[in-house]
Amino acid sequence: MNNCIFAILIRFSIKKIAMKYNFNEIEAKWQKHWADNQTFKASNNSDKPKYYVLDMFPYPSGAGLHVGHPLGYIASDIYARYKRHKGFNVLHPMGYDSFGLPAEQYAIQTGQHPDKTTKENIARYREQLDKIGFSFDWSREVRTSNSDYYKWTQWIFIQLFNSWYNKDTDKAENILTLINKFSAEGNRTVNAVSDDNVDTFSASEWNAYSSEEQQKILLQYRLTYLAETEVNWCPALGTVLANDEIVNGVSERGGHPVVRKKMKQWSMRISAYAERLLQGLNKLDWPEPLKEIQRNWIGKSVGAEVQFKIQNSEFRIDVFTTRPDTIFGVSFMTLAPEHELVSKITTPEQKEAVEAYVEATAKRSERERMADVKTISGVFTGAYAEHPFTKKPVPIWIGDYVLAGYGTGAVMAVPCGDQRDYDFAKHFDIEIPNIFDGVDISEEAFADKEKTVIGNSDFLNGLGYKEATKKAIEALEEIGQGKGKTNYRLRDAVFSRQRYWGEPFPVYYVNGLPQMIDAKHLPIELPEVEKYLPTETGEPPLGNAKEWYWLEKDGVGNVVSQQTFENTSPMGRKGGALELNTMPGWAGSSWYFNRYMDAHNSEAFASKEALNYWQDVDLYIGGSEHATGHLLYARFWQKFLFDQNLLPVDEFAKKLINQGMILGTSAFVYRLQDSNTFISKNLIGDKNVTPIHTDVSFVNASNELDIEAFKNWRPEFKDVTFILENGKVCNENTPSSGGGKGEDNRAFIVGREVEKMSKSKYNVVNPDEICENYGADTLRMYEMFLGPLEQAKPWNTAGITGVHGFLKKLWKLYFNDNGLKVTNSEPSKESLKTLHKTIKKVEEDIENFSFNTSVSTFMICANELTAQKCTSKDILEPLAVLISPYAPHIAEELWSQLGNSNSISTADFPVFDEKHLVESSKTYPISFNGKMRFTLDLPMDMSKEDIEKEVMAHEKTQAQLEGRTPKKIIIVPGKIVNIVG
RNA sequence: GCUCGAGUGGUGGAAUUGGUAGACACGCUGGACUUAAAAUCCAGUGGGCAGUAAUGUCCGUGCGGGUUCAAGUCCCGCCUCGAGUACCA
Repeated sequence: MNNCIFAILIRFSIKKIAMKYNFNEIEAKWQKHWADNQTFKASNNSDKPKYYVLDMFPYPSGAGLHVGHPLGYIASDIYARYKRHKGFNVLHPMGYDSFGLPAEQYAIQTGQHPDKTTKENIARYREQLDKIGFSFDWSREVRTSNSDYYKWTQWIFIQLFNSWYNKDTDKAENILTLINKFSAEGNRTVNAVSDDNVDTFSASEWNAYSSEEQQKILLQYRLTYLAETEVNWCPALGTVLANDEIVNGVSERGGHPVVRKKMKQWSMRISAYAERLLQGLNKLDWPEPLKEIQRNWIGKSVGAEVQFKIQNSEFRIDVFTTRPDTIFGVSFMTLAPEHELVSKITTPEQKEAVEAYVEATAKRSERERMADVKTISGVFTGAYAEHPFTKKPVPIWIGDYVLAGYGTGAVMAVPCGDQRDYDFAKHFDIEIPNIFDGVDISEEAFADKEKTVIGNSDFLNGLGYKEATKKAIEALEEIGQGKGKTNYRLRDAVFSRQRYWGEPFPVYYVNGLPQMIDAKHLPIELPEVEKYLPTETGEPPLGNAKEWYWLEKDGVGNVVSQQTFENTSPMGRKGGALELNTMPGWAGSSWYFNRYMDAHNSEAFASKEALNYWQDVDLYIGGSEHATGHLLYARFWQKFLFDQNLLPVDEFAKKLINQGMILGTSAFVYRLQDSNTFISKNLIGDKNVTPIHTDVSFVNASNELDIEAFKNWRPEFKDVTFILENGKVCNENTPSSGGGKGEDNRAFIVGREVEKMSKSKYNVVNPDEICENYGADTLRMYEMFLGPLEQAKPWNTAGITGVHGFLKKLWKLYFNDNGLKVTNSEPSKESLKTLHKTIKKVEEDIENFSFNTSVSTFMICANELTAQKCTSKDILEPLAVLISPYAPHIAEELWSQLGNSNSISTADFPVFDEKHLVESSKTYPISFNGKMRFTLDLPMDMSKEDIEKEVMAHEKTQAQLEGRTPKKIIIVPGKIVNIVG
């Protein structure tokens, strides 16, 4: 356009622009104002009641924020702002879970330090977050990769190392109390959670042990311990993974294969807390499905441990069973192929077959074993156990349906009562004795506990499941071959990662034994390395560090090179090689919510005062994918720190809400088999095509592809041919022009599919563009308008104009072309009614986290006030407050234009007054046989009798009845009239 | 297989303790303004049948039953989809 005309146009409309809803200007202005004035800074000293609203902090990935991330943040922000209006001192912080694999993978590829890329990513995240207008208290920001933060992660690790779990007091205690017990009484009387095979010793034996021997024993009790364990090793990532980081036998990140491997690793004795983690769920206001996932993960089962003697052998087999009542139904036993007794008890005749089977099983990956559940396989060991009661021989088999990792890795097989045992017995033609009265087991096992009546079982005959179980356990205890036992599926969590970008352990080694560095020397900072890959000898990346030795002398501690360490005189020298592993991703996220309470404390992870004031999270919003990871580990650490009297509460989040995932709507173009030709979607028919993802930004709302943009996207698409919707061919000679309908449709149509939003699927939509085009307030309201918070939904901008239009309409309630049109006039009854029903509904909605319905309520309110031509300040000012949690920028602007100088966030929430909603009349629906036929306005206080008279006298009633006499007339005053007949 | 959750117009979704199904919005259709477009505003919009029309009437919340004066909502039995979990002894 000509510059001159443009200038004239600008001048001409300058006045109008001033009164227009200029969201970009308004939003930038208030975002700056909030930041400059630290409007949302929370104080740790306040007379107001506290309220802590927390979001799951993000991992700052290189892709930036997409529209799915802010969904939960917007909801929590609305709630936080609402609570401020309601007079609470609100803590609403944000930070970054900034250690993690992607930054490191990127570092490996590019050589850039993960710290650098992480900081860049955080800067981008912050910029994007700021544009959405969140009321975060940024003065409390935490980053798990900052040493002033991970200093305290290391500190907590040391506390765990220095603790053991006392089952008598049912809490974690300092390791010193255990040492005292050992030196006074040995370990026989100690009731602790420990490794499985701890040898017993007396006090004098303990006292005679060398320091090293004592250290080794203590490691079997510590809440974090170093042990040779079978771990999930992921060769592609070069690290071990925790159980929750593996999905369907492959790594959660990247989908790489995982194999079992024995390695010396740090582990967390989370199993000590299994029962408390389970019981704690009952008092939490968390989504039931999420609690159910945690319950399954903890996997409590009550039963008994039974010992079976092996004939002609010194060994015995311990099994765990939930059905000790069926013990007389045992006709064989099965060991996991990995069971340590397998090689010891196999008879020479069976040796070959057993070894072949064990080897074959070991070769199969976890994934194959899981995928192939149907096939029954196993081998007889040749050995026999002895039934504890009947003393009959029980053949011992091995089979891969028994898992080494659960229970004792061995089962007493009761084929009549367990389908897997039944199938195994049928397959190998093993006897299936029936020990149930009145049950046919010729086709399948009978596993119904409730209907069980035991028979054919000596002293258990005639008993039900409960009584028989009790009696069986008593009998086993009497003969010393078993006891009642509760088993948990929850395993101790591996805590070492063979990676660079994580918290270093505050640990060095002397003679292979781990030593904690004194807390006063923390943090132990990550060393610089030249390469982020494992060393040539297969050590983790920290093995590349030139200086990675701990040296302590004369009270001064330093990280030095091996050379410096060795050149230092051993006199009074402490230290040694530092731990080469780093901590896993969940270390930093297991306690960050406590750090926010006092984020800059250098004396403690948070002060007692701050912890006692804020206590716990009142509302936590985040995804359900963290059910078995973060949310379980964080509860574990919370309980541990609580046991240490370091925290006032043993659950960190009272209420939790899972926001549903926003899915992407991927776009596909279809390439004809073995060609360089793409065909428009509706022409595919039965042709053989390959769908290829295309970037959603090349596709419009009508699913038409921007062919030029697609061609320029990647070199291999430069010269491709398109067959358009009208069947015509489009290549470089005959370019397309798009558009048209029906036969004349010159567009190229893509296919759509809803998938997870991800960079690799080219379906990511960033919030920036929406903020730019419609404003943050529109984005906030639109994301809420999409549907219920907990529900997953595909992203689709189709309706965004509706929300944006609403905000313009709202603006017009306050402004016309000449400026502010709000007056001090007395509000009309209708307007008061509109306002107060809006207050009521919005308040209820926020309390119920039903944000989508509030948005509709605001739309109705604006529609009604517009129709009423309302200009009264008494209505419009409270309305601005009402909407400010949802659309804070426009609300601040309106508030300030109305003459207020403080921030709207300090305003009180409007108070609902019932009196404005009281109606003198009610529009009654008049139904006949339950079908509404017409409505009738009648006074609210009219009696049933009078209503009946009025309704019966109505001409439409007579028309409906056509002369019949009603059998019955139902009248619910204030609700409905129903005439039956 | 098991455990949860959900099925409502062309679309996203509303609907209090059972009480006017489809609020609100998108889309679509028609109209106003405009040289035109955008923006804005107004009207209509679940389906069928009858009527020029006002209107009337029947059918409608996954399917089949049931309870009730009245069912999207409660009960029983199925179907479909989604999520989680998967040899846990």
